[in-house]
Amino acid sequence: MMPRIDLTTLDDSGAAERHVRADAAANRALILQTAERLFAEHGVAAVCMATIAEAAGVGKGTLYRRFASKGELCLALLDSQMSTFQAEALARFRQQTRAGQPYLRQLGDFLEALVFFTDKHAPLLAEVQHGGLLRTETPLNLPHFWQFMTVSALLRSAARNGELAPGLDIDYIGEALLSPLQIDIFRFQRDGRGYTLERIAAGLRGLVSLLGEHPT
Amino acid sequence: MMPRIDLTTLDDSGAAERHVRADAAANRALILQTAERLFAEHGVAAVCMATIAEAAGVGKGTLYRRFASKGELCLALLDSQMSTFQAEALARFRQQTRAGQPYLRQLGDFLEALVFFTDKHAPLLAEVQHGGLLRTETPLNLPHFWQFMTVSALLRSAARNGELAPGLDIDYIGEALLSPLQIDIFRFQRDGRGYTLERIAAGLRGLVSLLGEHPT
DNA sequence: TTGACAAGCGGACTTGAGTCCGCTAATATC
DNA sequence: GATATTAGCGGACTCAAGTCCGCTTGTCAA
Repeated sequence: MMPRIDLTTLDDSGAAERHVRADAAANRALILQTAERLFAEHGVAAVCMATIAEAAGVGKGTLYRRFASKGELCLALLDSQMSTFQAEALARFRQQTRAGQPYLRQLGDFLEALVFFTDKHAPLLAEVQHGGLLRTETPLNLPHFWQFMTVSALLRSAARNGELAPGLDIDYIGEALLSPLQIDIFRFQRDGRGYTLERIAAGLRGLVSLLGEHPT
Repeated sequence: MMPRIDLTTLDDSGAAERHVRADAAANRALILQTAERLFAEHGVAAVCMATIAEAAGVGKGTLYRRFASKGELCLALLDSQMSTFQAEALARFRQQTRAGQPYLRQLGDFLEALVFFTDKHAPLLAEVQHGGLLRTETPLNLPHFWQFMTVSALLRSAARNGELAPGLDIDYIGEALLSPLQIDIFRFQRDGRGYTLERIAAGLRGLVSLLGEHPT
């Protein structure tokens, strides 16, 4: 029911992984380490690509050969955390389904978890998303992609299970529920409006619960 | 009930409008005309500030003195259209309220109109929003500001009128309903997903109508 | 081992946003 | 009408993202 999305596989753009030259792999790891350190020291936004290259002792061209943009570099740094998050979410789904939890409840929980994930990784996510939600060919929208797949799968399960009000555009609703988690909007709500994470999560849960309420 | 938001006044940052030097005003108009022409010819994204300055026959410094960023320039170009849109929306609200239309219906209509407005002015809105939803001090988030004021006023009216399900976080819902109209998300839905404007509008209407449905 | 060649590499270069600061000139006062 | 004051002006400059291209080197096949 829930498609397992292997981020790593998708990231390597599918099939033919030829010979990865040792120096290339070493540079990749070196760059990631260096970037992580610099980001931790000065903040993601304040560190420019040239600085990373210099600190890693490689040329700018090399840096850009490994990572086509700052967004891709940040995505690579997020990769393992995303996989973990995804695995935990899937495990929770299985357990909750076994326990007979409604799918809408699972969706609410997932969105809440996503709120905290988004908050925790906001700076990296900002770079990833500014690189482009559009540009569907780059891996940059992978986070949104799997979030959407998850949400819409849950919605479809809920519909199949008779939990949903009739006549809803499930795909649209999936996108709409995720919209407030787009980083610019999320940050605006968090920093500009001062909403707490709890309030944001509760708001999303509220919307989800409306999906289950049938017309009187 | 509906706060009238005067964009122009807000734009001029309030009170003391000293002497506007004639050359400054002339340059402002000249720049706006020039930008409008270049944008029409080559597209907003493809025209850079230096080109606008050169085409207008002014220095880059002058351009930036009139408009602190490309976003502000684009906002200025949108100004009259936004005022018109706003005035029409208010007129429609008055008429609909007189005709006894529920406020939630008015909200649906407003969001639908906003979908078409967003589509029509997507390129300019993109520049405005990339300039910053955050940075609450700049006028750049004026569009979002008045959209939010309008939506939340309608929601409050609906609540006062007993049209709303109980226990909703009205402010949060206002933001959430507007989120899918943030330009990056809107474009992704329109261009990436291929949703028609009608589908987007219908999706938003669907969400709005859920707000009115009470638990069984 | 060697040699061909694709992959990898580095850094100069381009592009565009936005800043700075010394010169100029519109306005208000005398 | 002269002059001081202060906004306005222009374009050189900075900063960061991302591109280009000629040199280098790891890898495979002979």
